[in-house]
Amino acid sequence: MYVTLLNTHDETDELLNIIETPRKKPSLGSVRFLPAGSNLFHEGDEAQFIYEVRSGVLRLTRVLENGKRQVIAFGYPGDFVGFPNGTQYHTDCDVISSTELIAHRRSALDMDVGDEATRRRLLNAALREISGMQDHFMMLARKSATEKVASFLSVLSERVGVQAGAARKVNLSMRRADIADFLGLTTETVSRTFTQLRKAGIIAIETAQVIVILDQRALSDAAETE
Amino acid sequence: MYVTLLNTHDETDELLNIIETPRKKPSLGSVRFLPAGSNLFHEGDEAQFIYEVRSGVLRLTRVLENGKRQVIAFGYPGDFVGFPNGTQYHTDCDVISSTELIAHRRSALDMDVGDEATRRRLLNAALREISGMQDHFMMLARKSATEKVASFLSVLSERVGVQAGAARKVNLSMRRADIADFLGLTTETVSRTFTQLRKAGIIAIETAQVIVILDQRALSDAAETE
DNA sequence: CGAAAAATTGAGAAAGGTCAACGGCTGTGG
DNA sequence: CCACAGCCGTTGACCTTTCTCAATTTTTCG
Repeated sequence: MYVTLLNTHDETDELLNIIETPRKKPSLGSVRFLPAGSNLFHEGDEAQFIYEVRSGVLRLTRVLENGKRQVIAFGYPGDFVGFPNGTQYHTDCDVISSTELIAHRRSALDMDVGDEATRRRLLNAALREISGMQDHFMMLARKSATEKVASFLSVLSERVGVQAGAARKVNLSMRRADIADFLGLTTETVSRTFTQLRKAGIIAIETAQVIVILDQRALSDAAETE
Repeated sequence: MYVTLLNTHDETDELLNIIETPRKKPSLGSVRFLPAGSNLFHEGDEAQFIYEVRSGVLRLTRVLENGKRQVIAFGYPGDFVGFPNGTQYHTDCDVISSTELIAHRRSALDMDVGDEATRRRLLNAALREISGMQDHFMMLARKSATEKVASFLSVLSERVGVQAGAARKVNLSMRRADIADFLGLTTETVSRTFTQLRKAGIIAIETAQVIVILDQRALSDAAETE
């Protein structure tokens, strides 16, 4: 399994969640709703909150001086976004599809104020993020275009795909350009690779955003060195 | 400034260090010495310690099923290595040049035991690592071979270079293959790029490991989009 | 000193990028 | 309700960069 998009929440989280909720002050930050296309924060903004995604999709990006853009990660339900560097955010964060978020105060992470369970959850999410980013390194540096796209679809299928008979349906939400900037490719190459996987009978393209994975096995084979 | 090799320690660290040392139990983990070529830990090992590099150079690597290797980071003095995912390390860590380390118990990070200052230092190091890895993404995905190598030398020059008249001397310690696996290139391309920078009069190659940076300005120009 | 490993260099091949054209879907305004 | 503008995605032709394979030189180390 490759391409950690962000932190896949694990059982520990669930457990802590259950334990946490019935306790005194839940100290769960406030809930927020944001529409597609809106911005959650910009690089350099004072990092007041760390957000936990409940629904929708977020996109974390950084921009190089020369204008080239890198999508650092996508934030899906269960992910945390907005870990600060010092007191500032170090990416932009935009809403790809309308989202429900829980805003945790940054201080919940680096102070002993607030409840211990939340602090642990945030810390573990940060550590998982480090691990996930390392997987992403392998992808960016050592995989071919086909392997990258297949890995991407494979992970997305597992995380947000819904079963549709023998196949699995995935709503990508984001555009080709976002996928390209995430995988370190061009939109043209992403598009060509989708076509190639379609012609191989591995996927079907229902709409540009909705991909049907016909042969999961073949897809994950293509994700590894082929 | 690009290519964070790992966490560049900032003033806050220094401050905390000073504050911390004279306090009751310093709770500084034990000091360890390891020779070049030795192994500190393997991927999957139980993560008992987080190490703080005092001297020498470490190399963090992961291996893909197909045998391809990715160097995740190099650990130079001031860096922290060994942040766990759950209870395990998620990379191999080898000693490139003999090193002095401080071993902090993992519990110093995720428990409230131990002193607060150490916990904060470790947490901040973890957050800086996330930020630094994001820079590395840009490098792997969006830079040409020349830009990668120039960025790499530029950062190394700042962090571990020593002034030598108008020039700056950098001891790389690691081999071309390590640099290649860090930058997502082949050893041949790294070698060719060194030659190209040498012929341009930007660097001199004293030995394969010792690089003299003759024109820092030209080097950092080459590191950005040229 | 000699063997083995590492680094360099060259020639050819392949992958992906660039530039350009085209098709299709969407939303808006007449 | 239709027409059209504009964005997005797809496809093609060509080009650049980097990889691959191979040969050679240099360094390291026993």
